[in-house]
Parts: sequence; structure tokens; C-alpha cells
Amino acid sequence: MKVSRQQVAENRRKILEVAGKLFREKGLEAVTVAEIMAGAGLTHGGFYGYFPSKEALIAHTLAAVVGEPRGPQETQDAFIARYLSCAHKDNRGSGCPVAALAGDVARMPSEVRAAMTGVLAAQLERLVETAAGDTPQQRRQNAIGTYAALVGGLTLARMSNDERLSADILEATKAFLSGPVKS
Amino acid sequence: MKVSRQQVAENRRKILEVAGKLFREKGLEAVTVAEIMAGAGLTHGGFYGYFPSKEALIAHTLAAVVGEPRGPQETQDAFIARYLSCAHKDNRGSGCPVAALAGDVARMPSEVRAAMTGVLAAQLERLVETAAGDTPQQRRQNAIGTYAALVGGLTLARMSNDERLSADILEATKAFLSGPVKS
DNA sequence: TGTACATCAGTGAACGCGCGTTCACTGATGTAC
DNA sequence: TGTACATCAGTGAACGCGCGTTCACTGATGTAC
Repeated sequence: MKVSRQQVAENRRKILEVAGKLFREKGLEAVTVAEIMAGAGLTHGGFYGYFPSKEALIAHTLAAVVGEPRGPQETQDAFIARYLSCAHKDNRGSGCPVAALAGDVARMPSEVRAAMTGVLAAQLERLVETAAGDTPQQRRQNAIGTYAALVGGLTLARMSNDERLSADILEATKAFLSGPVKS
Repeated sequence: MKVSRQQVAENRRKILEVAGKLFREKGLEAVTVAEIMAGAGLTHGGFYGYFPSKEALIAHTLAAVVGEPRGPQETQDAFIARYLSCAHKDNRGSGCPVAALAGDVARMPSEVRAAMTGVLAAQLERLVETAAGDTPQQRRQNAIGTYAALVGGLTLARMSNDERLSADILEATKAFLSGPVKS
């Protein structure tokens, strides 16, 4: 049965929302079109009225992340602590899409990789704002290095089977990023 | 046709070698049993004489990495430069299995995650040997933080669609890890 | 050492399943008068 | 404003495909004598 224009807009929004959560939780390939549509309260056949393919949905889902409203500005240390928290580690579905999907995206077609590169660029831009450093180059370098450590630390902690090692990785990465102990 | 015991051992070795390369290149789920067996010069039906399931092969492949002979000891800076090189970025198949498979493994059953955790632990142990720091705790913290940045940097560079951004990430992460510029 | 035979690694067709996608149909929406 | 009808969002069965896995069969190996 046909449905009001408003309902169509709401359905599209809901599909993107559910997809964003499920993709992060289970990975791009493990989530099925039927699962996403069921999550949005629809049946799978209707999907192709909204997107031409699952791949297109992936790209749109990633692009939607860039446009999302941001929370209040926070210090870099606060961001680091939040990013490397147990809560973030255990909540893939509502966490950083870059950490959750970087591995999957690397093997996806150009359309998807371009969308994810946009997410990454936006994230780096935001980090540069609060990064330490005397010159713009230094701030950018610090932002990139810090983000690499955050994504890597979270990924390693999520991968580990050993809960103690997981917590250890999060803590050590946090300390590594804030402490001046280097040489 | 039956085959000599020596040939069986060689076939098993070859299956693990091909699987190791293909898994890193294309991801754990994208590689098929038939593809691996063809790479080993066999047909897919014979696979189940070697391993009870694809999942078991994955676990054995990861476990085999831990037992591999190591190259000569190298300084941490040399390791960092090699890890964050374009060559490593473009050669998933022969590169670091942690960076290539961490995302996939996080969603795999316990058996596989345990094997990968072993790979990670072995890698960290090796890094601690050359890490800077006055106390063992500091060395371990530096090893973990450095490895997190390496894995994250390589992952982000591989994910990006933009060749310039890719190279930028590798360079900035390298500089971030060697330079003392922090605050 | 030579021979006969039991063993079993490898083959390739087939099975079962789940997925992305298509399509004929339904019935509420929204427009034309 | 009320009504008749064209539009089209949603449904759910079906299709095609590829995958992991199974299995009856083949023929070289390696053992018993």
C-alpha cells in the first residue's frame, strides 16, 4: 500500500539510522538488506524503492555520518579518554564508524571508499582544532598521529579475546598519548 | 588418488601459506575454500581431509604466524619506517596480519579471536624488547602505544581513497612517533 | 626383494542454505475535476 | 468541499548465484607376506 510522503521521508531516515548501527555492530557484509528493513519496520522488497543497491546504501550511510550534528567542543584529553573508554569499546553500534569499518571499507569499491575518506577527513579536521603544536603543520601531524593511535588502540582492544589485555591496551594507549615519556 | 605422506605434509603447508596470503589480501570471509585449495594446486573437496571447517583453517593460519621464524632484530625506528612504508601499505598479502585482519577477527568466534590474540601478544612482546623507557612498565606502555599508532596509521592509509591523504597519514604518523613534539 | 591387497588422499558432482535482487500484485495516497 | 481515479510505496514469493560442506568413487601408496 502507498504511504504518505512524510512517512517515506521518515522511513528513509530510519533505514539509514538502522543501517548505520548494524553496519558498525556486525560489519558491512554480515548485515543483510532484509535485516535492515526489518529494523526499520518494513519488508525487504521495499528496499529498492529507496536505494538502487546495498552498496549504494553503504555509501549513503557513511556520507550521512559526515552531516551529523556534533556534540559540544571538548578538549583533546577528554576526547581521548572517551574514545579509549570501555564503553566505546563495547558499543560498536553507536561508536566511531572509522574504527568499526575501516577494515571492511578498504576492500570496497571506489564509491564506498570515497564516502569513508570523507568521514576520515572530517574527523581529522575536527581534531586539528584542539591539537597541540606551534604551527599548523605540527597541529595536523599531532592530530593524525593521535587519531592513528586512537583507532589502532580501540581496534586492538576490540580484537583481543583477553579482557585484561583489552583494558591494558586502552590504558596504555591513553597514557602513551598524554604522557610526555617518549625517549 | 592417494598421495605420499611427504606430499600430504607439503600440501598442508601450502594450504596454510596460500590461506595466510589470501586472508590478508581479501579478508577472512571473502576468500573461499575453493580459492585456497586451487592456490595450493588441489580441488576444493579435499579440503576437509586437512581441516574440519573453514573456521578451523582460519585459527590454524593465525596460529602459524606466531611460530614463523623472525627476521634479524632491528631498531624501533627501522621497524616503524618499514611498517609505515608505502610498500607495506600496498602489500596486504605479505604484511602485518594484525592490521589486515583485526576488524574481521573482532566478529569471529572465540577460537579465532584467541589465535589472533596470541599473534598480538607475540608482536607486543617483540616490540617491548626495543622500546624506550626506564622501567618495564614504561617500555610496555611505549610498545603498546607505538603499535596502536602503527596499526591505526596503516589501517587509515589503506582505507583512504585519496592517494595523497594516504601518504600524508603514513608520513605524519611516522613523524608523530619519532618526533618529541607532543605538547 | 617382489607381489597382492587394504588404505586413504584427492576428485568433482551434488546438496542445502542464505543472500541480493526482481516482480506481479495490493491498496492507501493525493490529485483533477 | 466532495468524489473518482491514477499513482506508487510496500508486500512477499520467487529467482539466480555462490558459498561451505558432503559423499561415492578413483587410483596411487605403503604394508603384509
